[in-house]
Amino acid sequence: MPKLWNATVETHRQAVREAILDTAATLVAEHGLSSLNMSQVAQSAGIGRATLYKYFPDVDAILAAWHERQIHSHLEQLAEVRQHNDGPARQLEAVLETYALIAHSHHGGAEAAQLHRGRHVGHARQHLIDFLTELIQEGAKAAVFRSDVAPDELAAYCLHALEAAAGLSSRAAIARLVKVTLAGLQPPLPAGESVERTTAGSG
Amino acid sequence: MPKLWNATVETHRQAVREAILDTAATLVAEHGLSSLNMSQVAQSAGIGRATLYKYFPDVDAILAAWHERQIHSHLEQLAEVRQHNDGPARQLEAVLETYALIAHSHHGGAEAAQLHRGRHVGHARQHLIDFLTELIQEGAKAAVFRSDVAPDELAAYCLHALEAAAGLSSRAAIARLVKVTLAGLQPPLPAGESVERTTAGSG
DNA sequence: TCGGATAGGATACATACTGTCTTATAAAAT
DNA sequence: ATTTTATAAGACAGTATGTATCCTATCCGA
Repeated sequence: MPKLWNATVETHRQAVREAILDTAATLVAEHGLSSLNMSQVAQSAGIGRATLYKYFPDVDAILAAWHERQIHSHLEQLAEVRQHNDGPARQLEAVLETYALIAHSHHGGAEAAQLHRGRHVGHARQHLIDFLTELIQEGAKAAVFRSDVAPDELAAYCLHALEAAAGLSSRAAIARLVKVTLAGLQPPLPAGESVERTTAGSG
Repeated sequence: MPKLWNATVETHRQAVREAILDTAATLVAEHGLSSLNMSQVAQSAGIGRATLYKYFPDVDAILAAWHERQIHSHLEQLAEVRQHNDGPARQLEAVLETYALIAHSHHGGAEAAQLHRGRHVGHARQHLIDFLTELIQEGAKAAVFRSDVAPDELAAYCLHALEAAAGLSSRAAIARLVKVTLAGLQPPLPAGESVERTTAGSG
């Protein structure tokens, strides 16, 4: 797939690299994660096996690079979504919903992402956590989120909870998941103001 | 490791099977998931490679069986914990805390569990979901949990959220995670009764 | 336009894991 | 005692790995 000699050497190498990642992702989506091998990637990418070894030392490295690229792309999406909303509450809601949709749509590719968390302890995933942590901290300062739990713990909670989106089928179900997850971030009632509402009984 | 001819053939085969699973789990914990292979398992278990193939067709099957055994064991723990508590609210809290502790302690072996979710779509995991679903449904009927979201969706949410426990370090952090997760299950305030409490500000 | 540097393809090689099969031995079941 | 069953050990072909060599094609600077 990568045209020979795109222009300069550098851009060419980059193009080949990208093509390799795309190919690997496709193969994983088609034949599963465990059956991915260097020979197959090389053949599908239309390059020699030896050449492939000049780009990546092994399958793990390919998957790691692919995962890194994915996370980076998602981070950009999330950052943009954040910009388009005002206030920590709305921002977080929009960001979480977007993340849930991503988790849902990539539930095929998530297979690899899962793996990665196990292998490399996701140094890439940390960026996501950091991004959410900062957002939640803002909200905690503004008292729209709870402050009795550290922001980074809440961020990890969100990320994990929203991965349940991979197993959901409808868009509405994802919205509900986001709502429930957000409920976990609400400041707790200050003990004494317990839940006793006879005004509107629900189901 | 499995003593030759424990007594009857059946018990012997069972003992060997268990030994294989134990060996595999140990190897995964030591050398990682991807490097696990039939030859290694056979050698470490002290049985012939051909013999191993008479118990399991491939590495995946071993991991699947191991995972199944794990889940089964966890379910027993959770069921027992539930019995020792009264009322949906306390029961769920105890169950979730136990699950979080399990997720935390098995965060090494979780590597394999993760994999499995990808491979077999965890038919074993469904048992866990079912168990939680039923418990949550009880609570929803009693109006201690929200009923605007289906119990099975809430169950999936809980399971995913609590897996964040694997990345936590302290027992206290796990308790906080459980608290936050449970907060997501609370019945929503019936719109209008929004959060405005000047009584006790939380710094 | 020529030549060094770099990218690539093809191939060979030793190693390792796979899945199946065969042979021979020892214990269990009847 | 005889048959069934479980096992170890080894052979086998097929395949993936990681490395190395050889040769060609393109780019870039002189």
